Amino acid sequence: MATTRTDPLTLEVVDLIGTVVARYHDEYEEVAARYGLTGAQARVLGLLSLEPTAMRRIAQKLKCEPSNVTGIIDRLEARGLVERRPDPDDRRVKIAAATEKGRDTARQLRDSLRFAREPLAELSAQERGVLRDLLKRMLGESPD
Amino acid sequence: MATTRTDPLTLEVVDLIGTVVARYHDEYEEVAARYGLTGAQARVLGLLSLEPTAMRRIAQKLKCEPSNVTGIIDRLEARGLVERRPDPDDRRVKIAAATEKGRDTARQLRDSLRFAREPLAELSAQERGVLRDLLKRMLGESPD
DNA sequence: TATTGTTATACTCTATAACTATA
DNA sequence: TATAGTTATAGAGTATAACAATA
Repeated sequence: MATTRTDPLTLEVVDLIGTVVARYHDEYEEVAARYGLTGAQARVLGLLSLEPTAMRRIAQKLKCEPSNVTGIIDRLEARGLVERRPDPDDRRVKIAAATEKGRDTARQLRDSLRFAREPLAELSAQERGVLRDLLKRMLGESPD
Repeated sequence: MATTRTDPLTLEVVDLIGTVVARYHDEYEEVAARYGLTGAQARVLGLLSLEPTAMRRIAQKLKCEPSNVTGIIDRLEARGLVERRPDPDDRRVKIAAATEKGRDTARQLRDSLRFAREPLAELSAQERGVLRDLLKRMLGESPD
C-alpha cells in the first residue's frame, strides 16, 4: 500500500478536526449533564427517541457489549424516560422505547446542542454546501 | 439573541460532523486498545510526549479533576511509559514526563491514527485548503 | 443447540471531600 | 492561609463469563 504522505496542510486539517471532535464531545457531555444524564444515557435516549430498539441492537449502535445496555436502560427507566416492552414476535427480546417524557427530554437536549449549529452560522449557504460535500467525500460511502 | 435557523443544509452538515466525531473517537479508542492503553491514558501519553507537564496542568488539559490524574499517571508509570519528576522551583509540584519508551509508544500510536489522514487523501491539495479555512472559521479564534 | 437479556465480577474514569507537604 | 498532589469513596461505563428463558 502506498504510504500516505503527511504534508503540513494535511497535518493542519487533521489537527483542526481533532479540535472539532474535542469541542463537540465536551459540549455534548456538558449539555447531557445539564439534564442530569451521562453521555451514554443521552446517546441512548437520542436513539430511542427516533425509534424503539431491542437491547441487542442498542449495544451494536453503541459499539459496546449487550450486558452494559442493561444498566444504562435501568437508569433511564428509573427516571421514567424509557420503558421496556416485550417483542410480540420473540419472547426473548425486550424492546426499549422512549416515553413521552423521554422524547421531550431528547428534543430539548437536541435543541441545546448549539455547537455544530452556531459556528456554522459564520458560513454562507454556499460555503456550507462546500463543507458538506468535502465532509461527505472524506467519510466515503458507508451506510450504517 | 437571534434564533439560529436550522435549515436542511445546516442540519445535514451538523449530522456529518457528528459522524466524523463518532468515527474519530471510535478509531482513537481502538488504536489505544491495540497498545494496551485506555483512551484517557493515550491522550495523556500524547500530551507528555510533547512536553513534561505538572499534574495540575494535565487535569486542566483533560478537563477533569486533579485527583483523577494521579491514577492515570500511576498506571502509565507502572508500565514504564511515564515518570514523575520533582519541580526544582516548587517542592509541592510533580512533573510527569514521558520516558523514551513512552515517546516511542506515543509516536507509534500517532502513526496508527489513519482516520483523519487517509480520508483526506481523497481530497486535492486545493480542497484540503478550502476545508482548512472553513474549519478554522467554524472554530473561530480561541487559542487554548 | 443457539440466542436474548440478565447477573456477577473486575477495571478504569469520573467527581467530591479530606488529608499531607509544602508555599 | 492557600496550593499541589494524594487518598478514600462512590457512581458510571466497559468487557468477560456464566446463567435463565426462549427459540
